[in-house]
Parts: sequence; C-alpha cells; structure tokens
Amino acid sequence: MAKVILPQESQLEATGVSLEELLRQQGLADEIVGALHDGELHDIRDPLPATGEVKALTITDPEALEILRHTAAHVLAQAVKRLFPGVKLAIGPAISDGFYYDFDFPEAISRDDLPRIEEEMKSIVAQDYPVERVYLPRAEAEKLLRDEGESYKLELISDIPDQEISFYKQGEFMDLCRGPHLPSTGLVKHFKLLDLAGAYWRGDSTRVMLTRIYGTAFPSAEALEEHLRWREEARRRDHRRLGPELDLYSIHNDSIGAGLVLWHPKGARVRHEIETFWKERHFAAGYQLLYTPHIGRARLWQQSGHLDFYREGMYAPMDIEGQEFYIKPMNCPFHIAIYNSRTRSYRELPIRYAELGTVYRFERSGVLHGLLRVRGFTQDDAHIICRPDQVEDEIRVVLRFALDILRTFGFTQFAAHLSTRPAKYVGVPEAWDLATDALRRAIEAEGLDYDVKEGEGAFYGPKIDIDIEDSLRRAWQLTTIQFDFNLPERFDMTYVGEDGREHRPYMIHRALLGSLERFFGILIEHYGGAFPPWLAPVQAAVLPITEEQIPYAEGVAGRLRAAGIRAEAWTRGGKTLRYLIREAQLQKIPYMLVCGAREAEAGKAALRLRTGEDLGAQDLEEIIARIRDRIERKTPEL
RNA sequence: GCCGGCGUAGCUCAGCAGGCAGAGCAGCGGUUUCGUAAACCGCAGGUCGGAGGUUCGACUCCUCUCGCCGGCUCCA
Repeated sequence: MAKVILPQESQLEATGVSLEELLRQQGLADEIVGALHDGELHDIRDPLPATGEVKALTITDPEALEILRHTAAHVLAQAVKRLFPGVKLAIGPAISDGFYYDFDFPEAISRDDLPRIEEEMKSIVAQDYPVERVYLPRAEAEKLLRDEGESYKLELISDIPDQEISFYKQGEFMDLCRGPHLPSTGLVKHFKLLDLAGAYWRGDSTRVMLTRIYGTAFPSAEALEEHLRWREEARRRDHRRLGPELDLYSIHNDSIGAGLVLWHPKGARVRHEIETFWKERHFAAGYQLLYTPHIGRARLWQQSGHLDFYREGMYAPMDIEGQEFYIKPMNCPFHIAIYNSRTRSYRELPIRYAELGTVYRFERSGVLHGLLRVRGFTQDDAHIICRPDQVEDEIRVVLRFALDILRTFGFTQFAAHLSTRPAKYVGVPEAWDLATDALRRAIEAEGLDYDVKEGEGAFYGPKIDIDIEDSLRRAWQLTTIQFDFNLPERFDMTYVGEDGREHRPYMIHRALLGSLERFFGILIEHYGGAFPPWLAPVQAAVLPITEEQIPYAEGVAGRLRAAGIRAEAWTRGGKTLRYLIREAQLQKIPYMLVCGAREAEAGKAALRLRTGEDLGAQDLEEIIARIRDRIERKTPEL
C-alpha cells in the first residue's frame, strides 16, 4: 500500500490505481496536478507505487511548477503548430525560471511573432483541453512521427529503450513526451513568452540551428508579475548599463578590441579597494605575493602541456629574435618556476604563492559579455604547494578563507560542488582519494550545502567550486579550489623530506573571486551600483547651496579627505541644491553633505544619506567618525 | 562561429510613401544664488555604423561588411 499525503495533511492509502483514479473516487481530482515520490515527480495518471509515501501536489506547490511549465511548453508547441504549418518540433522542457520549446520553422520568425503565438496559446488555455497520456507500441509511434514529418522526434525515440512509447495528447496536438503533465490545458493560466533565440539541435554546433522560444509560467498572476518585475530589476542592474552610467569602465570593440576592459578612474578606485583588501587578507593568511610576466617562451607552454591541451584558448605566438613567445593564459607555470628556482625543504612547506595575474584567453566573439566574459582578465590566483600530511588542513583553511572574504562583499548564500575523478585522469588513485576526501571534509566542516559531480573533475585533479547567490538570488560561480596532479609531474617539482629524499609535493590552484573583471561585474549587479561605503568610488559629495559656500564646501571636502574619506566638493556654479542632490543620487554616492549659510556659520554640514534620509546639521567630527566607522567595518550600512 | 533582432548627436530616442536630419539630457556661453531627486535663455553638436548597388534623388529599398543585444556552443 502506498500512503498518499493530500493537502491539508489528510491521508489516503491505496494500491494498484493511479492517483487520478483514486482522487476521482474521492471527488478531489481537479485540485491535484502531480505527485512527488522519493523526490521525483510523477504523473497523476501513473499507477501509484506499491509502497512508500506519495505527496499529492496542487498547482500552487513549488514542486508542481515544473509540471505547469512543461505543460505550458506543450501549449506553446500546439499554438506554433497551428500558426505555422510545416514546423517541426524538437524538445521543450521546463527550466529553472520558465520553459522553452525548440522548433524548426519552415521560414524564419521574429520576436514580433510572439504576441500572436501568445494569443493562440491563450485560446488553447481557454479551450481547456484535457491532457491525456497515451502509450503507443514502438512501431506505431515511429510510424506516427514519420507520417507527421517529425524527424527530430523520430531521432529522440531511437534513444528511448522502452517498447511502449509515452505520448501526451491535448486537443488535436500530440507530442512524444515522458511527462508529467497537468490534467488539462486550462490550468496554464498565467504565462508569458519572453524571448526568441537560436539553439543547436542537441546542443551540437555541427548540427542544425533551431529556433528556441522562451517563456515562463506561474500558478498565479501575482507570481508571474513578480517574476516579470524581477526580470526588469535585473535589467536595470545590468552592469553593462550601470558601468558606463556610473563611469566605471568601458569596452571599445572597434578601436581597442572585444573583451578588453578599460577601467575608468571610478572603477579603478573600486578595484584598488578590492585589491588592497585582498592583499592584506592574503598576507595575514600566510600567502606570499608574486608578480610574473605576461609572456613566456613556447617551450614553457610546451612543458606545461598548455600547447597540447589548451592551444585553442591561447593567442597566436609572437616571434622575438627567432624565439616563439606566447601571451599567458594562466599563471601556474611561472609560480612553479619560482618554486623550482631552488631546492625546497619539507620545512618550508606549505608555500602559498598568490598573484593578481593578468591573463589573456581566446573566447569566441559570440560569448563575450560585458565584464562577465572577457578576453583579458586578472585572476586572483594562488598556488598552494604542500606535503601530503598538510593537505587536509590547507584545504579547510583555504575554504574558510574564501567564504570569509566573500562574506565581506555581502554574499551570504553559498552552494558547493565537488567534482570527482573522471574516466581519463593523471596521477594515482590514492592521491585522488586523499584529495577528494580532504575537499569533502572541508565542505562539511563549513556546513555548506553541496552536491557531488561524479567524474566531472578535470583530468588533472578533483575540485570544489563555490556558487554564491547575489541580492537578486542569482547564482554565480566564483571560487574554485582544484588539485593538480599534472603540473608537479611535468615540471618535476620536488621537496627534500625529513628522510633526505626527494618527494613530490601536492599542488592546489585556487581563485576566490575568479577574475577581478568578472567579480566587479557581479558586484555592480549585486549592489545595483550602490556600493557600500568602503568600496564606493566617491564616498561623500559636499554640496554648497549657493556660490557663497563654495570655499566652505571645499574646506569640508578637504577635512574629509584628510581623514581618509573620498570626498568631492561639487562647486560648479549655478546649480540648485535639488539638482546637485539628484546628481549625487544618480551617482549613488553614499553621503551628501549639504552646506548652506547656516552650516557654514556653525562649522557643520547637513548629512543626507543615499537612502534619502536627512540627518540634519552635524559637526564634521561626528560625520567623519560615522563614515570612518562604516568604512573600517566594511559594512553596507550608511 | 551559428540563429534571430538591432545600429540616427556623448547618452536616451523620434523620423522616412525614397525628396534640405529632429527632441530631451549631457557639453559650451549667459542669466539666476536657490535648503534635500532636474532653475531659465541661447549656442554648438551628425559622412543616419562602414562599403557597394538600385534611383533624377537613399537615413529610408537591396547586397556585403563591422559592431551590439538575446541565446546556442566551447571552457586543458
């Protein structure tokens, strides 16, 4: 007997029937749209499992969202088939915030076609077709698809082992599909088509390019509205919009080159603060700072294996006095060369080399994206070289270090991914096991949620990747901690042990922020351009009310600067206070010091915060103390 | 690289059936001296992304090209 948990906690016991059947007997069928058993979604038309607990889902259950969206994708496909005879269907799954369907249209469609597709979808929803599940014997299924000209579906079916093939049918529309689906199309009430894009059939760039239509669906109008507002907010915070608006950085594809970033004074100031903080923390944690060149001879990259395995990511060589040089795509070989520059004793280990190292990698033009995907970037790189007995501690310490630094930037939600040994690997399994265990224990010691990606480690070692969640709840992969069993071998890295013999050290690559460019882009979006005081390029704007107060305002700004606060007196003549405040707001400057005749008289300034809060006239000492405090604590509070 | 869309002043955008290229903001000059998100007047600013074609005439139509955006793909 399976136990069925219904909404409102009531329970049923049943066996040998489908959930749909069971509920119909109880007169509840309309509310339930899916079933959850062992963390897996099931169709209400499926027979209930023999034992265990089944949670019956209503359309408002978060777990049911996937079913809703999958059915929405079918409604989309049905609408498209009605409007574009001759279209072929590929695949149409639910995704994390909506759904899509890939089509092969007889002729190109454009975004302008989305509204009428949406209209047709609405009519399909209004028709409220029951969604039926149909199983066809393989031969019959193939014939059906062949007759319909559904060549993509035919290809999919050949990968399905089952003899009875599952289809779903709603009205005149029938689609090869494993399900589950809603009971009827009328339940897809709140949806919207969002985008149109190209997508290769089966993600394979050698195959045909299909047209993908993206949409989203929610159980309520409010949830849909909220999602659309969220998209709008994300658009508003786009670092590619805010970056130039706040005069932080620019990219000039035509004159300078795609994926190459110019850091303007304000962006450079933020970067400087990040780097200073980063260096201080690294010194405190026992790292040694390095600087290494931007190019190196071909033989170096030959020895490292980059030319064999990573050539397509590297720029073409340059000829210097008959020798080939390559611009560096990674810093590791240089760090190793420093390690290898003399004999190392076991007493010296662990050695922690850190570098803000600028590297250049070829990325195809289509993937470049603002600061998030560039061709030249500065990694916050480090290599930890240690003995086997130090691995466990080093990993634990580096992970804690990483989280600590990320928290300072206002990130509090983390998820870890542990990637283990792939089929093709270098090194010995014992070393892999030791390393993988150390990684796992470190994650567990920090109490992080994590998943294990079996076999997804690089061929040279297992790794941890950390995703952070930003203020819009978007995940970004930042930190990576990777073992390397390859380079120590290739460069014959050794240390002399207690036993007087040479041993091979363990080497760990790690980047905490990833790259400064990408991290900056993420920070801009995370804060919506409103940096906390310690990072804000301009921390205080001193605003004179009339030209009379210009000298006083300059004096105030000078006092603040002397106290280590980035302050500017805004002394352009003829601007009203309202104007200056609006300017400062748009620049997202945390503190505005209003200086009128009254303040000048009293040697004070009226403090206004970026939040709009007016704190009234205060002594300069008081204001300076407040701002200094926020900067020192690196808090987002004003 | 591929599919779709888009390129008009520094920025945001309007314009066109093919007939002298427009507005707001920013900039510059002046007036105003102002109390918490845009004072007022004026001036200047464009090879309409680039090249070729159709046409008496192209910002407008066609072809190519460069760039951007949304995705796909790749990421030892």
